[in-house]
Amino acid sequence: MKADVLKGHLEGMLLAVLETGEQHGYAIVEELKSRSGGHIALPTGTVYPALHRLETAGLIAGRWSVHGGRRRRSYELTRAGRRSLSEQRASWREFTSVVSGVLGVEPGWAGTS
Amino acid sequence: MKADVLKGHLEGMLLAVLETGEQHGYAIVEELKSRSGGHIALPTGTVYPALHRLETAGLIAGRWSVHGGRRRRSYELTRAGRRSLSEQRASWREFTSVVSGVLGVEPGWAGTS
DNA sequence: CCGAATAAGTAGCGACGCTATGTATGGAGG
DNA sequence: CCTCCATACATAGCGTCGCTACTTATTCGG
Repeated sequence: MKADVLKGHLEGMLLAVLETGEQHGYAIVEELKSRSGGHIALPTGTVYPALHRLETAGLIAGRWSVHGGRRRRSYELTRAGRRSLSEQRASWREFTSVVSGVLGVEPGWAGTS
Repeated sequence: MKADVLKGHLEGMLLAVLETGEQHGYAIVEELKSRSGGHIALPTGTVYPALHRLETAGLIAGRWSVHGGRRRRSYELTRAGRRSLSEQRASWREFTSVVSGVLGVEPGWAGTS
């Protein structure tokens, strides 16, 4: 998948991954990989700063822990994060519907993939 | 619609608008507005540079003309542009399908909007 | 005559995903 | 034992590109 098509949609996906429960950054990367069938393989240099932004914005809350001698920072959704996620889902639907209309394309979920 | 969600998807839409026939920049802006039900109202400072990029990339070909005393630059798709458009449609389908999967969202055309 | 619509353009900003690199630990294999 | 890979987090700096703001012209309606 081309680089910057993700622009503006990454944070929503991070929130979506965290919706199912607390996870740490490295695990989120793996989870994204598997949920996307390998299509979304993000470098850690993309994900960690994004998580910091989300935390600063108050959409996720992080805490340090140690597992097998390695430190982890685990994040969970805040109430604001949950709200933001549902807003982003709505605007994703609008966005895809509008752009698909202009492109003259039938939805990707339909049959393709 | 939020600003940079368009990132990486604008040029495909411009190509799609030009697919139906030669048009000049200003008209493309109006056409995009109407095709998107007013959701995509681009400032000219976005569109003209984008058209220049597309022309430099050889995806569209422009020529000057004069209508009612005003100069216009009209663009039409090149063969490469047509090819690129169909590629971008394919990758749009893939992109929406993958991201929707991760977000856990049903298609926007379905019921919403 | 003046302002809106038509028509095209550029300069500069900011957001953000990327590459590249650095740090550190644990476990597996030779 | 030592090296390499997986795990785990982080930051610096780049490049792209849509945006704001502004400029230049012409035509037309009031």
